[in-house]
Amino acid sequence: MIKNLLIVESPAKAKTIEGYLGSDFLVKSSYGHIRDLVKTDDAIDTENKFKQKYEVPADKKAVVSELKKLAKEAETVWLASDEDREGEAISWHLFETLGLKEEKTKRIVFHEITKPAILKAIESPRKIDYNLVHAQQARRVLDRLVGFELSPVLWRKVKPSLSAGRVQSVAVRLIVEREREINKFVPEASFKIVAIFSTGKAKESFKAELPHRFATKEEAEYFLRDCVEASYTVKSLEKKPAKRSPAAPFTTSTLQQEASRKLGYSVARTMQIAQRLYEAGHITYMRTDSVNLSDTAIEGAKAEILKAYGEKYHKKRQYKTKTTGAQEAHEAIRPTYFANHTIQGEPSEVRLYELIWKRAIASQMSEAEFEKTVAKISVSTREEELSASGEVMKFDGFLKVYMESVDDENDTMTEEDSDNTLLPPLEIGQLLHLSEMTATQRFSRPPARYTEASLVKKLEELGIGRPSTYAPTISTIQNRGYVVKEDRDGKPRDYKVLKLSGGQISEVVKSEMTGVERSKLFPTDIGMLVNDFLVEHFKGIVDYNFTAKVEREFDEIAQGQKEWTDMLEKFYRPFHEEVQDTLEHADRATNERILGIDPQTGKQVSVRVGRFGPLVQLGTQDDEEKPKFASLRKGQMIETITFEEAMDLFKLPKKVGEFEGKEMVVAVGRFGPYIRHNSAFYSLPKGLDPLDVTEEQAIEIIKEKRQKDIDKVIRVFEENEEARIENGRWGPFIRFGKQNIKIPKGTDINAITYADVLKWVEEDPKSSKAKTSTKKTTKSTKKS
DNA sequence: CAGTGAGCGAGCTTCCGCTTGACTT
Repeated sequence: MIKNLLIVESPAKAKTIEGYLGSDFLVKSSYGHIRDLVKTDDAIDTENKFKQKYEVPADKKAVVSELKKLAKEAETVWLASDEDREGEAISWHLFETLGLKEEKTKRIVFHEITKPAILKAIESPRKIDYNLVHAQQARRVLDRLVGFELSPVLWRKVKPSLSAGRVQSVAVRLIVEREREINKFVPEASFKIVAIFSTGKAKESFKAELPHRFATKEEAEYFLRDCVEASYTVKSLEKKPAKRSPAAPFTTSTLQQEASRKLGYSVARTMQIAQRLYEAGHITYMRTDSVNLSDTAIEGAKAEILKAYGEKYHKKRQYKTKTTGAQEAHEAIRPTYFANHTIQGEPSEVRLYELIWKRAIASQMSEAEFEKTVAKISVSTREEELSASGEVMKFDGFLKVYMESVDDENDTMTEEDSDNTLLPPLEIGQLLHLSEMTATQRFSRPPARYTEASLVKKLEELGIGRPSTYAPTISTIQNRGYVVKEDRDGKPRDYKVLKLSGGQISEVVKSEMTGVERSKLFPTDIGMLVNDFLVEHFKGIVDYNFTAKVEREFDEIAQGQKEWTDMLEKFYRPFHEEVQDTLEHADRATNERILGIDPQTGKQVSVRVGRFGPLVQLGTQDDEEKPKFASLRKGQMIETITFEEAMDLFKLPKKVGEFEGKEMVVAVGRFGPYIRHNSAFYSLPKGLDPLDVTEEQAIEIIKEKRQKDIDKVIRVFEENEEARIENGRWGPFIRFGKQNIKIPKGTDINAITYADVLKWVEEDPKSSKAKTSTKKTTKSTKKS
């Protein structure tokens, strides 16, 4: 017989709390929500006050039956899920599903997992807040209605298996619109003037810049000409102190951003590592929108700062969450024990922990102090003044442990930062000697493409999505094929540099790379197509302010100022009508573009999205002859492909010549361009255009591949030619016919016998499952 | 691994948020 059963959401939390409470308490976890709407279309009765039909999903059955049994035995059940909308709903679902009685059920909340906080919470229990529950139901029902009514419209009008939703569709829209901004961006060139001066003393040289740029090369050149005979004087000197403050401790979103910038982790990876740190007790909960630190944390950080750095490095700070719609059920992400500067674990865990530790510690440290010096330098022959600035750190403060990064909005710039450098001692009126002056052509840059993390940041700013859904949302839009995360090679671009040196002006043309991208999010043709369709027919749903608008209403429901079913009625009636109307009247969406007429055949050339993706088509269905089709290449898009590029696609597959009496054909497949020869495939090296491949090059590629295949074979077994040891990407492995088998760790490669191979083949898990898995794949290919 | 692109139309797909494993690559 248990006296008290206390239920929280997370098992790690349960374990901690159990230690704080006496033996009268049994602490268990619900593992999040225990019920959800049924998956079928009858989940919500829209004609009857949006009555919901819930079920316990299969993977939650065990938890629920255990909790049910324990609840029956307990004298009192304490529902201690989080204090936000979702947490209140979890308590309500537990109450309903476990069949709890009101008189023996108590609802409590706490904001930090400490003994006093929990004891205090137990002293002041309350009842389930039904206003908050209703707000959650409104949220849940709205999301289901939007998702499950919009998605089928896409199946009918675009392609099966697609999806749309309040959060994901806006995420895609952001990426599509950013791509279009980039596409239409025209870089503007200007000339930037940089001068290097010396004071006359050895080694005392520094850099100065003209604050504005010249629009044309001629203007820049005039300026340099005027400077040939000019003298330069320090006109003014200004020194002013500057301060920099530390950033707030991490939330889910800022952790994802910093881990992406500093460690290069994807948002999913960051969350997986953080989860392990949390479960090991190293950090507080990792899904939070709060920057708040508990009193114990603030004390803990203080103690550590005093011990490690001394009193002048400490400054107590309380942070306020500014994010709209933040629910603040948890603390900021911080180390559980500030005394642990690092931990034992995998390298990725250590690195993420140290990042979290530094950020949290820095947030309780003093400002860094600088002295900034700005010198204005007059040019005797011109009105304009050059400006030189230097910065000296007077006190490092929080920078001793942590420096926040900013998103790299860069494109081509490799300029050194003129700040953070020292100026030599200067005096007003001092004459300077010009060593060199350059006018460098620079180009304005288009808006930056989103990374996973910068997209999360943007979504958070718009109040769209929650800490627990950022990573899954990013995955969803990639899995649906709306967005791809890719690297792109840049293109070289020339720029001019004029240089004044030794009284002479010279001009050189240099080259830089532009448009290089690493791990950026690009929309696909399908992503653009679906977005355009949704924007055209469901403007209200994909509006950037839609979530903010309904969130305000959810808040009103939570405050008891609004009836939740009224809110849903007002939303759903017109929405459902739009859905019906679109199903009935909208055309099938293909984003077709007519590119022109092929002068040779007189047939129409068009691009559109087809059953297997984007394609270019020569001719129409009305023509006598069947139209010709070709798939677009990677990196080509319906929106931007030109007539010439489209026509090139029809030139493949193409014969390139003969080798060993068999013909060689170059073509482009799912995995890029290849050569087919004697029914074998040879991939083309990166950067080689399939249209340019010559017979000699093709033969060379085939020979190279054959040699590589020979080189990678370490051993062929005498007993069976099909059994061999080969060198693979991850070291040696056994190839047995078409099957690849791992070599057990620590095996001496030279000592492997054919009997060993047969034994491992037998043990290989794929051997037994081979039949079922091949069945599955053939089935799925038929489907698609 | 590397073709495809008409229509017939069974039966399937799909949302967001709260939590962890149990799986395979």
